[in-house]
Amino acid sequence: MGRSPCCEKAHTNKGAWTREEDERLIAHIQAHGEGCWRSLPKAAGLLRCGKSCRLRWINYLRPDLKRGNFSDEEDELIIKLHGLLGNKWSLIAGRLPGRTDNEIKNYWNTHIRRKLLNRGIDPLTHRPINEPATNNTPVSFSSVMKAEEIRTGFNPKTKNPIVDCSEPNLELRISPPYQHPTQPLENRGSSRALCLYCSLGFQNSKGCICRRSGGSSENFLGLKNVLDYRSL
DNA sequence: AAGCTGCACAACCGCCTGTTA
DNA sequence: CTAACAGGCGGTTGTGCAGCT
Repeated sequence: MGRSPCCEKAHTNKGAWTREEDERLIAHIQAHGEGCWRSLPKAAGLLRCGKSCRLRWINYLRPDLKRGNFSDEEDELIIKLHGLLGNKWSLIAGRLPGRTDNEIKNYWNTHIRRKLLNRGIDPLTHRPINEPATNNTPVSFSSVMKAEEIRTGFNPKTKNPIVDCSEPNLELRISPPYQHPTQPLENRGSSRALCLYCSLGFQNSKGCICRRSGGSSENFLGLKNVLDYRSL
């Protein structure tokens, strides 16, 4: 049994949005809020597919969007997040306020890919292009896990459980948060950990919350919900 | 000036997932 | 439990524009 189409395609406009369509969509969302995209076009008087309205709003019309060039810090953050997450553009976008997954995906494909290639780095693996093929595997946290950690599911030194949030095509494993080497040993087993910015090497970033809140591993990379889900 | 090429980005398509009846 | 549905996501395509020949 096939799925029904998301909307009646025979009577919908396609292609670039007009100013009038934008204004209708904005006015409707301002009046009624987001949600129920399927019925929105009819309610707003638009001859558009609900999906198209959602995309237009999220990627272009939303008032909190930060338009304009990406900063160098944003560039580096995208590169580091891509190294960790792969093509999970929505997760990456979640770490860049005001940027959309579509915008980041386009920016990656047009700018950053070339930037990495110019640096001699493979944009897929984040490894040097001339590195031997045998080592040409995606970056994965599992690569730094010791055999005993993998076998027992616990870090033999800290006795902390190894939290595994890998997904079929993500190859991402999260081990207990990195502890500052200077931190007293007796404190290392606590929940205090580096924030995302420090984890990615932006210790001096204004976004760093380590010093403000003491940090927490609870929402590392914004994956708290994923971890909670996996632990069920 | 005309044609060609490459770039940037908006938009579409098809699939997947979570929710609901 | 299952099917239908709505929303979300990533890959891909289409289009406008600038630069070059």
